[in-house]
Amino acid sequence: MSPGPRPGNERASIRAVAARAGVSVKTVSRVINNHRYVTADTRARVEAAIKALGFRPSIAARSLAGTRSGQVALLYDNHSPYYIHQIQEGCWARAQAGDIRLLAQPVDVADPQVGEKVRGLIAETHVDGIILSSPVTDCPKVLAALEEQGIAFVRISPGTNHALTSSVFMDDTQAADDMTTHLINLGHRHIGFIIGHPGHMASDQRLFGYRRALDRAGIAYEPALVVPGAFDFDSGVAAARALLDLAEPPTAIFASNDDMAAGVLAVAHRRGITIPDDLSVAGFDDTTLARVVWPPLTTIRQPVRELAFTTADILLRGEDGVEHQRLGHDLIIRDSTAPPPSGTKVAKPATRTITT
Amino acid sequence: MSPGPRPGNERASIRAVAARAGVSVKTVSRVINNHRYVTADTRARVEAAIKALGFRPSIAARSLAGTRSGQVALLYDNHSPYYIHQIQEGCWARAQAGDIRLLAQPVDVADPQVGEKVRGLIAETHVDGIILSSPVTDCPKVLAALEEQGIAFVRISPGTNHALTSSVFMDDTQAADDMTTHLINLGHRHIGFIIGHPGHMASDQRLFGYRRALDRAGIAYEPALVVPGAFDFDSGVAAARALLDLAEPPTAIFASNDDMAAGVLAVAHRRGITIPDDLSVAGFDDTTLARVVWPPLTTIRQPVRELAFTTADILLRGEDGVEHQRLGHDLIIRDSTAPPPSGTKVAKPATRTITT
DNA sequence: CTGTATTGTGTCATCGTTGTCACACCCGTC
DNA sequence: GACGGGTGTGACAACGATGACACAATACAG
Repeated sequence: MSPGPRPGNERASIRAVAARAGVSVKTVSRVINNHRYVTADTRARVEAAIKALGFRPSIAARSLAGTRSGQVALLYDNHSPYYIHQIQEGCWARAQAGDIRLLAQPVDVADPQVGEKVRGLIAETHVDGIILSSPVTDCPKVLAALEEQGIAFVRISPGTNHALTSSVFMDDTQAADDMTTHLINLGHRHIGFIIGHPGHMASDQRLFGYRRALDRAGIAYEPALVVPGAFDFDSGVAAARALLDLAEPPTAIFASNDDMAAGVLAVAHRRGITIPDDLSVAGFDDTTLARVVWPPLTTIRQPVRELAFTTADILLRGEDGVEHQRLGHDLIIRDSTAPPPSGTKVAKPATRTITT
Repeated sequence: MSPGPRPGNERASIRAVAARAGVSVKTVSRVINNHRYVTADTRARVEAAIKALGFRPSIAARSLAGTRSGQVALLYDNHSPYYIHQIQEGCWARAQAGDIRLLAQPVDVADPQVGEKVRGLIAETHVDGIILSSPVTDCPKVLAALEEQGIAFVRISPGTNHALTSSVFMDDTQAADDMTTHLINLGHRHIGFIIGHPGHMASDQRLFGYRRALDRAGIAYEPALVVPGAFDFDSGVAAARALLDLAEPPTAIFASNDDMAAGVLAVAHRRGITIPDDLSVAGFDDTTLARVVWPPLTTIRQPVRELAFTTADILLRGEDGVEHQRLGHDLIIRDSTAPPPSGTKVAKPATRTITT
């Protein structure tokens, strides 16, 4: 029943800080925004007051009055929890370092309204910029909405339109080429490939890398050995069944990500096929999953967290001009790949022609 | 070089809507907030204007002027990507249905500053309420900060202080009891147990359920069979090694979550132990992981997504009073459990006493 | 036909910050 | 000793919405 508000329950405003420090609110604003022209003495007094009151500037007031809100959004639509998790972590780390709040926002690129939703997000939240992760990076509706709103955005692993904005990516083609070459070097000539989700540009690039490596080694491309997938475990299972049911099944299967590779392992286990003695299996991404399954997967380490961190960094640095960074990948050799079984029929590369 | 701003680049404000509909801004506000006293005609005109201009009310202005911001935060600190992913999804689904924006915020319960960080979050963002997921649910510093700020919050699977606020949870004790009983029914008498992360209350409850089931079956509790873990794959590996190195190793291992169970599988594979013929392995949670490893895990399906959804629902309904909901779990029997090998020495329950 | 309650709408101050402008001081220079 | 440019600070009006209040129009009871 006390007349005033309960103590400690109030959020301190900039006015309270100003009063306590004996300066104007504008000066407090200058201090918290690191303005140049503030004497050391004033700054110290204001900082003491801020600390004493536990003052934190309201993002809402900031976005309303100022030109920046101190918030950026991360848009994703990816069904691999491990991948999203690392993307979020990388962006978080950079945002936190810059005292910027990150809004992680799932979107559905297949939603016809997705453009409107993104426009709404921008209008509602006043975000200063946006980070796109694959496959939102290549969703025309989203890109159109962002361009129309004139908002800054950067992209993690985009597949197209590299001229549009800054981006950070890895060389999916080269990485898939590396893995395929690894299998070829082990002696495999009959290598199955499981394509990624059709919505992701990386899917095409990985397929291209596979073909490039085969080509360079003079091994014929066999369409029957290349089957569609969707980046999830179940599609890996289906693809593995299709490949292993072939009259002449592959001696190695290269899946476009770890989840699908795990699906291949499951089918192999079920059928009593020993990995890697009877069949080599390779994944892509080096998510935690790759170490968790049996046997641990030979895979491509994609620096997801760093990709996200670097992308966020470009956005937050806010420099003009389009910038592209390529980050390196690593071939991680574990226990799921080995030379093909000795009795395997080897294809005769010279007599076959490459199909386009 | 045109004098005015570029068209389409403007965010429409409530003023623009009001002008177009020929009403005051206050009336527009009434329409978007579903106020009672607006004629159908006025409402229609305003709605048409809103649609035509693509108007979305600014959260910033709302939080500043009004008593609600339309935002809630989800705080988590959990290192299982699958778990977080489902928690996020459940909260998202409910938030989106209520036109509320969700801020997903990782926190570090071990950070001495965590209370300050939460206070800062509330002051900066003006969130209307907060959802806590385990183990943040039981972090004293966070709870103190929330109570002090007088902000509404609800908890997903809290371990303690049930009187404090509303919560949604499952019966971890009963679930662990169910799993242990399943193993006992298969004929196991020598069952290893891997405890969860010490920071999570669920860890204690699962251990308790394990002991209760043993007790009821008249099987002696053997401390050597119970080893610590931390809910991650690597701790599962370490725990499995410890258990399998025992002079009299268990015929079944019940891990407190799927990640650790996967660690057990890896060790078994490495040592040439066949699952489930030589050793039964059980997990907990039924994350995607349980289906992805080999053999697929017998586990407890924890309705994580529903837990999150229901928790968000309680918060957003915003009714007074503390409410607790228990959601059911399921015992999922897959291929990782079977009767013990026939030659196994069976412990003599009657002659042993239960150690506390 | 008057008085009161209900319905529908508008005016204005306000939330907590920042941008713009104004002003005062100090310094060195011509 | 007047002038110009760099420093340091404050007054004030925004930003885009909502809350409190006022008021008009209509409905209904006595």
